[in-house]
Order: sequence, then C-alpha cells, then structure tokens
Amino acid sequence: MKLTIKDIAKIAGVSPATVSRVINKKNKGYMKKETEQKVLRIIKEFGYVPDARAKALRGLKTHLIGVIVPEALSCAYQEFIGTIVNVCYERGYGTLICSSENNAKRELAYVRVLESQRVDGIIIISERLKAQAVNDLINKGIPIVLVDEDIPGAEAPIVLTDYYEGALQATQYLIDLGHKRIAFIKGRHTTLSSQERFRGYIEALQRNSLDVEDRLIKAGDFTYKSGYEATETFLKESPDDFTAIFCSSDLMAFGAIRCIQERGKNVPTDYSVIGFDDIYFSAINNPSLTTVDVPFRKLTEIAIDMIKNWTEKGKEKRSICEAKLVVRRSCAKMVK
Amino acid sequence: MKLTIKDIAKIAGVSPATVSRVINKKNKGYMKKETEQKVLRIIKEFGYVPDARAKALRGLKTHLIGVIVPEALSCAYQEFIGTIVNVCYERGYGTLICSSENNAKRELAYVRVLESQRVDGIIIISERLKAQAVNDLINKGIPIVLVDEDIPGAEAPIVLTDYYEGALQATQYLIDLGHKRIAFIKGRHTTLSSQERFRGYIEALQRNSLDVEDRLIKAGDFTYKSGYEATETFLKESPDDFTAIFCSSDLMAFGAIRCIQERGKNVPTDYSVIGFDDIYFSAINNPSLTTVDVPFRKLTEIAIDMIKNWTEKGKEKRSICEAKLVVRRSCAKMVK
DNA sequence: CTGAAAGCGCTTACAG
DNA sequence: CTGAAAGCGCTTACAG
Repeated sequence: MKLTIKDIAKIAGVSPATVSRVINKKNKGYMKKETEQKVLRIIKEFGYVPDARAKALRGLKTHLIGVIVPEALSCAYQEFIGTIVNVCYERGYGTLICSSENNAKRELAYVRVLESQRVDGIIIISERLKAQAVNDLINKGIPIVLVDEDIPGAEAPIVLTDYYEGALQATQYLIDLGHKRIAFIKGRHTTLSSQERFRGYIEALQRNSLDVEDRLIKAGDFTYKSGYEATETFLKESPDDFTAIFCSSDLMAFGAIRCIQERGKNVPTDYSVIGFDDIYFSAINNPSLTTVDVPFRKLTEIAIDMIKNWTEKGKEKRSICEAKLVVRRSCAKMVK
Repeated sequence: MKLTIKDIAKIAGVSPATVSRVINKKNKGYMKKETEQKVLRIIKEFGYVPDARAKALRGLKTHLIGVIVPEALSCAYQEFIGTIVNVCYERGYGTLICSSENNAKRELAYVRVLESQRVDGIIIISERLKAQAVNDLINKGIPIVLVDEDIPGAEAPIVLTDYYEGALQATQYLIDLGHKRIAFIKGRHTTLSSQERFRGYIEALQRNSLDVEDRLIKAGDFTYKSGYEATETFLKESPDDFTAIFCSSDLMAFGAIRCIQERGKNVPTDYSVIGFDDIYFSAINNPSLTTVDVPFRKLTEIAIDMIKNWTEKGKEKRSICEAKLVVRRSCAKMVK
C-alpha cells in the first residue's frame, strides 16, 4: 500500500497543494496552524514519504551525488569512499558509488547511469575519461568535480593533493636521516599521483646534489605484490647499493617491508622504508609505517562544496591540499 | 542544454512514443528499420540519455539498490561495500551506500532517503533497526534483505554466515594444535556476529572437555584498540594461564599481536592468535593471520538475487553461508 | 489561507 | 508500423 500526496490530501480533507506546502514548509505563517498540524499528524500516522523522483522531475534537486573511483577493492579508495559517504550525509546528500575497476567501458556505463539518475553532481577520479565526455556532462548542467587526476581539456573544477611537495618532504626526511642512496618504486605511472610523487623524489635528490640512479628506480602499480617484487629485485641486483626505499603507496611499502623481513633483514635498521597515502593499516603495521598523509576528508569536503555551490564560473576552480609527512617507525638514522 | 524525448522526436520527425519504443526495444520487428536507425542515430549524435526518474515514475524499476552498513570506515565493511558495488554492477544496479555509523537516528534518516528514492531493494546490516520499520517498508512494496544481523519479528529474508560453525572450527584448530587454555575476546556483543562467534568458542571447549574460564574471556568491540587492551589485561593478570587467543575480529587480532610483540613475546611461538573476517590485511600482516573467512561475495550475490527475484513468499527465505578457516602463520603447535 | 490546473519526462494501452 | 492522449507523483504560479 503505497501512499501518494493525493491519498494524504483526501484523508486530511485538503488539497494536494496544501499537503505539499506543509511538507516543504512553504507559506510558513500564512497557513492555518490547525491545518498544518492535522496534515503533519496524518503524514506521520500513515508513514507517508514523498517520492523524490517526482519532486526531482518538477525541477528540484535529487540530493544525490555520484562518485566514480578506479577501484572499489583497494584500501586507499575504500577509505575515500567511506569518507565521501560520511561527508555527503553531513551535507544532505545520498551517495551513489561507482567503480570503473580501471575499465573505460564500465566507466562510461556508470557515467550514463549517473546522468540518467540526474544526480546533483559527480565526483570523478579517473585517468582515462575523455575531456569530451566530461564537458558534455557539464554542458548538460551536471556539476562535475575532478579529484586526484587532471583531465586536460576538461572544463571542470579540480581538487588535487600536493603529492609533489609531499614526496619532496618524504625524500628530504630520508636524506636528513643520512640516507644517500634511496630507491624508489613507482605507482601505476599513467596516473598523475604516481608521476607527481616521482617528481618530488627526483627534485629532492637534485636539491641535495645526490645522483639519480636508474637502477634504484623500479616500476610498480601501487599494489602490495608489485612493492614486494620490486624490492625483491633491488635486493637481488644491488643489496648494498641503497639504504632506504621510498614507495609510491603504503601497500607497496608493506610489500617492501615484508620482502626485506623475509630475507632476514630488519626495517628500519637495515633498510628504511617510507610509504604514501597513510591508509588505516599504516599505524598498525609492525613496524608502523612512516608515510605521507593524503587528506581524504579535506578533499571530499572541498569537492562536495564545489558541487553544492556550483556556478558557471566555478568551472575554473582549482584547489590543492597539503600532504603531510607522518613520522612513525619504519625509518631510522643511518649509522655507518 | 538538456534534451528530452520530445526534442529527439521532433528532430527525428516522429512521435515521442516512437522514440520511446526504439529506446526500449519494444515492437521489435514491427518497426520500420529505417525509422529505428534514424532515431538511434539522432540519440547518439545528440547524446540523449533518458531520465531514469521519469521512467521510474511511470512504474518502472529505478535499478538502484540501497545498502545500509553500520560503519563506513571499518575495514570489514569497506570490503563489503566494495563487493556490493561490484556485484550490483554485474546485476545491472546502481548502488546507494549509506552508513548508520551505529546511530539509530541516522539510520532512520537513511531509510527515509532510500524509500523516497524508491530504490528497487535495500540490503540492511543493522543491530538496532526495529522490526516495525522493516515491515513497514516491505508492506510498501520495497524488498528488504537482512544481512548478518537478524531482526526478530521482521518479515524479511535474511542472509547469514555460519559464524558459530566458523568459530567452532577455529577453536578446534587451536585445540588440535595442543592448546588447552584459549583466551577469547568478544566483539561488540550486541551483535549476532559476536554472540555466535562466542557460542562456537564455548561449544568447542565443551566438546573437548576443556574448562570455560571467565578470566580468559574479555569484552571487546571489534576494533584494533579493544583487542590491544584486552590482551594487555590478559598479559598483566594471567600471562601464564593461556597459550592462545581467539579474537572475534581480525582487527582485534592485530591489536593482540601487536601488544604481545611489544612486550617482547613472539606470535606464534609464545602465543597463538587467531582472528575472524579475513580482511585484506590478514594475508599481509607479519605474521600473516590465521582467521575465518567471511564470504562477502557469496552473501552479496544471494542478497541481490533475493531482491531481483522478489516475491511475496520470498519473505521467509533464509540463507546461511559457510565460514571457512584460513590457516596462515599466527598459530603454532604447543610444544611443552 | 487554500484549491484547480498545468506540467516535469517518460511509457503504454488504445486507435488507426 | 506509428501517433495522440492519459497518467505516474509531485510543485507552483495563478486565482480567489
């Protein structure tokens, strides 16, 4: 038995328009107190909940925000998703979570879903979406905010984290600890995140007049496994050529640490390891991980506010959040 | 410039009805091939995406599923959320993620949102929602599936994991390893999950004629911190009275392990530790964690299929999934 | 202070 | 094979 505004109107002996006004608190003060009370009582008694779709059809907001992330089962994005859900709730939005699973087709399918649902805005983390697709959406009046990845040519506001500066600090921290030969494991290098982290590493070495050595730089893809394997190679090829490893993600850092430990070496006394992201587990790991914090909540709040206060010229907004070094116990001073 | 079906109809020189038929592949074969082709071409050219809300208003499905979890920032639920998003995609649904953050008011607010959005079904994990609220929803025609927590009196199908059997196996595993004094740390004990895990532990001890000792049983709340603290107490009060700890969650197990390690003892040679959930990090932790796997994907698939194939009598369905012991390296044979 | 009527963007019998 | 018309559940000028 699904109730409509007409049913409530009939029961209350008023018109649907009046019920609507009560619900939306329109004509406040102009309405007879007793009419309002009666309608309110009946709504409550019968458990009537207005149809948001009908409302939205009339031009009102859907109060839904769509989110597209690259992966739903990776730690960092999971924390991001959780944070978005919470911030959306605080701002009065429901959250439609979509994961492209790094698949362009799937991503486009989700974009269509979000468009057809007429969400009030979309937060996108994507390294493969075309500028054209983003601009089409914006031209149709759907606010889009890019997070973490820039899409050249897209006329959408963007919220970034200063990964470059974060990586610079992390590397400098290792250098200050006395490390001169610092290995680096890249993330999925098609991403801006990975490129920026790498850029910060290089810059720090150069500022300190340290050599950038190709054999101390390996490709990875942000996963535990890739961190483990890259470290395995380092350890096999040049075990005495480095004293620290900077990993582009915490997960890779865990892989690196595990690999080192399994070979009977110690972190941080034999090798220092530093990560990036500061996921939940970094504080729990043994040794706890020194890493660079990505301010998920801040990013989310800015992105949602951009959607909430969307204006035509808002398209050009660019916001950059700070990434802070979090010192724990996976790095030690060089003694020799 | 937002397009409607009328715009497309006008451009194509046909009626909205015809456009609708093309989109929904109605009257297949009865339609002139060239009309169909033309309409399709124009839809594509102008990037027209039908309004799902208008469709739904006419009585069609929204293709949206709502999910209510207790916490959005806890590891196990994050994996659950990620899995649900993926399974929903596979089954053709968008996913509206809601987190009650263990707050009854917030949970009810979300229930209203999901109802107002007229989702095709709701998956609920809740220890506090009233049967009345669930039944109201069902009577309004919204399919509900309860997961993990039973709500007595609710006339909704339910999908459970056999935590009792899982805990029984885990405890038996420790006993078979030679452990006779096994400590236990409960989860948030208002949950069925925690109670069932505890019940399995007790049953295993009794089957093996081992004493159930109150001082070896402590309260916890599933978190890392509570696992750490309970272990701290065990170690202080009766360090020689137990040789293994069974924790009601992996997170608590990590806390236990960390606490033991910080006191200079070893896991598993001094104390064996076993967890529950098998979250991603369990395989990565050092030592890797022996635990009981909760089949998230299976649970999700069953729940979504129940929604998809909803019938009146489906309300009585009950499905119980198996929880399997996953042996890793945090438990060892007793030597003394 | 309140109601009747139009209309949001669709789909679907009903005609033809 | 296709169109005109009604209606899904709301809100909002427009009247009164």
